[in-house]
Amino acid sequence: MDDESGDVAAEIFGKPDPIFEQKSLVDVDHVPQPERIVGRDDEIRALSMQLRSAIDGGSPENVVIYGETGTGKSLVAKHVSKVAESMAEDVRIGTAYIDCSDDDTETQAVSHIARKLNNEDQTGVSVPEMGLSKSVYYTRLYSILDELYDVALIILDEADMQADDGLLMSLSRSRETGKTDCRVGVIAISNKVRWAENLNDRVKSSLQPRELNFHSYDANQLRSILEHRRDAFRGGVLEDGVIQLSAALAAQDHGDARQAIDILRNAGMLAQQQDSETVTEKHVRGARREAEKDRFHDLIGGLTIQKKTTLAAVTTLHKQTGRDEFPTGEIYTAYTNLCQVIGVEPRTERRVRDFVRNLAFLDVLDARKENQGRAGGITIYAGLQPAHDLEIVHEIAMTDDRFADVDDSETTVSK
DNA sequence: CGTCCACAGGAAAGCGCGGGTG
DNA sequence: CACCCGCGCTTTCCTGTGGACG
Repeated sequence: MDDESGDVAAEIFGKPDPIFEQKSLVDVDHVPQPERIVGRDDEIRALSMQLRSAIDGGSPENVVIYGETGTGKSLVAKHVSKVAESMAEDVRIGTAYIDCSDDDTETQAVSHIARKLNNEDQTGVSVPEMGLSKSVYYTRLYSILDELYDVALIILDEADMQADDGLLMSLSRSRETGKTDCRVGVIAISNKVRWAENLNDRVKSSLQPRELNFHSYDANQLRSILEHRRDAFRGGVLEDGVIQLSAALAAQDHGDARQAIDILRNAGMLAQQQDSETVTEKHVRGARREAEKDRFHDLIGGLTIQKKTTLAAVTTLHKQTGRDEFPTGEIYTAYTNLCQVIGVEPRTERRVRDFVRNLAFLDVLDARKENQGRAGGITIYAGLQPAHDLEIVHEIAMTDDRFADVDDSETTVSK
């Protein structure tokens, strides 16, 4: 049997991929060629206008871009800044892209930006990943800017994930406070419309951002986005209507291009697994669920075990009681029970309240405050956002080795 | 209509980490 | 090398909140 399986493996590796011709075209992180950016001409034009003066050595405007996920915000920002960088002739333009959901504290973000812009051979400045104080990172960043660049474009993706506004404050005021001669332009990207409005007034006055709203893609635009990636597949493999259906399903949900591409890719992989020669509409429908899983995996897969356990507590309560929201007290008992089962030291109730708020901020949970009056006090009721599939979220929340042995029907979670 | 309950969430202090510095 | 420092996470403590109860 052993040698047989060796043959099977060799057989699969040796055969050309029957479905995909150039799979990277439908990879999540694939950055399309400029001519393949579809339906965002207005947005590209608008952003370019704001950054126009940069290539003459003037000050670029600060920009806040907001719009739903998968509407091409990061894509357009990266594209335009890259073009600006290459078009500038007498001006040294540096661009740094950071994802604030990875670097969610000010220090991490500054350190990352400094490292992106640095060239140690030229500056002689070293930027360690951690261990320095915030102010030292800023000092080093400013000397790098002075040394190497006339203009710096700093793209802060998921800018709302930054814990506070310190980073925006410092960057936007760096020139007026004389920290650097480099002209710093900030492009802050957020998928929360409220975030831009809630930016505190101090930040707003020094940032004075131009606001750019990216609207969702409609089904036609999604369709042409997918058409542009048809080459990922071998000729004739996609049945008629597959692209149209993928686009339609994604448009129904959020008008999210990433989701549309995910659906198409997963449909291909599904067809592959089933040894099918073509990708059918049936594969597409099956892929939608997988795409949804991927989305949640990105969203919550990287959370700490504590936050995952909190979420798992909520989903387990959902499954066992059938109700759709729960007071924090109930969530906390469920959480501590779950902690016990998986052998994790439970945090205090105060801390778990923070976890719940955090999950609500990520749009995974809905949270609602209610005053129960004399005997009840104020309580937060939290439940899964109705748009989300309970089974999927539950499954992803429990993706950690420590949950491996947990059988949710047997784990008593409520009193 | 004032009281009062019980939880929300801000403030501050403690702790461990992983670097830098002399 | 020993020592120090700031950060991020957590706990502890405590004030604020607002509708039901009497």
